[in-house]
Amino acid sequence: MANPSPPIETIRPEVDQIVETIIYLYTESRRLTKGIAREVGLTGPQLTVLKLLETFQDLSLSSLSERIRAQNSTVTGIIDRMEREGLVCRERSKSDRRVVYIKLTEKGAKLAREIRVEPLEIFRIALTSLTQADLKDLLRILMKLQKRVLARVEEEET
Amino acid sequence: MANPSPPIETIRPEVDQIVETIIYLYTESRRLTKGIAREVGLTGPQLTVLKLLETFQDLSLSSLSERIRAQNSTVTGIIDRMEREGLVCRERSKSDRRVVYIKLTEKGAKLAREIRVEPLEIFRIALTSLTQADLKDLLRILMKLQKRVLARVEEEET
DNA sequence: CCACGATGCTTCGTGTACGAATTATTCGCT
DNA sequence: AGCGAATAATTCGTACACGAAGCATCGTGG
Repeated sequence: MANPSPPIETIRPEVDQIVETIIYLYTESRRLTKGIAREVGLTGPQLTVLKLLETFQDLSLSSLSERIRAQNSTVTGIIDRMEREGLVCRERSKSDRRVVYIKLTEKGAKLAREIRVEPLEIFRIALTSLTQADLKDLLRILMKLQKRVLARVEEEET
Repeated sequence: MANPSPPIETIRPEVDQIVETIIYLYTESRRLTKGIAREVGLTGPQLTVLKLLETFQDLSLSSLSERIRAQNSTVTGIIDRMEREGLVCRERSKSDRRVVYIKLTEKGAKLAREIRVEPLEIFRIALTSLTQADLKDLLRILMKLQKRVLARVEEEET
């Protein structure tokens, strides 16, 4: 690995700009998802859940929270509100009565079919407009970055 | 621009993984910031505000919300709680009585000095460990991506 | 078989986060 | 001067989002 760490002052602007850009991309794509959701009377997270349930038929609350990277307590609230709107229903597992499965109701399934756009779709469309080479490079570098961060996180947890 | 858009199915996995990774990097670095903040009895956003005010001495509420990419109403709440804790104070501008400047109190300034780590620091450290070439490539591709998203956003607003 | 730790979900308290409505002030225009 | 649009901040209602505590259920070791 040649020239791994140049003095930090010289690359500070680049680093800051990269951080800025990633934050922009993340927040903007969330904002756009929210906009799509609003058109059908949903919130961002609710749209995400709806589309997930359309794909997987049913999911336990835990696996749902894992997929959307949120705590169980957060997802409980989201499901509460969606249940109130009649979009999903809870169903206790028969094999393990601690587990609750979340399913789409007819109304929920119908709504899910009406929405053509996936969450984060804009992000994905922008990505597919890159060249193959750029895509490969981007993925490679990001994975490298993720590895560094992961290492630091595990170090933290010691 | 050679080979700009290969069929979407072939690159779907790469695209999804890139999205996943960016989301991971964003959420993880926020989580880590939050952890640092907790150690001194602050929340993530409060730490960000504290460090910003340490750098700029004082900022109007609007410019503060612009910098942390949040709505005025959100920042009003954050400042309310920080004021309650005696970390900052509000001061009406004399030239324009609509404007409120936020300043650190003695207590706030002292706390800011005690915290060595910047928000998103881990992110930055990981970035500086990349090679110069990787950094340059990453920035170039991300900027391209941002341009595409921006175009789409402006198109939306028509 | 049964005590006990682990697991799955909910509840509660607090802190963002947003958008719409409100208030106070400023600025442009006539 | 003075009316009306624009701007700065706040208030309000709703929805995440998290962590700690609580409750029910499961699984295992003794």
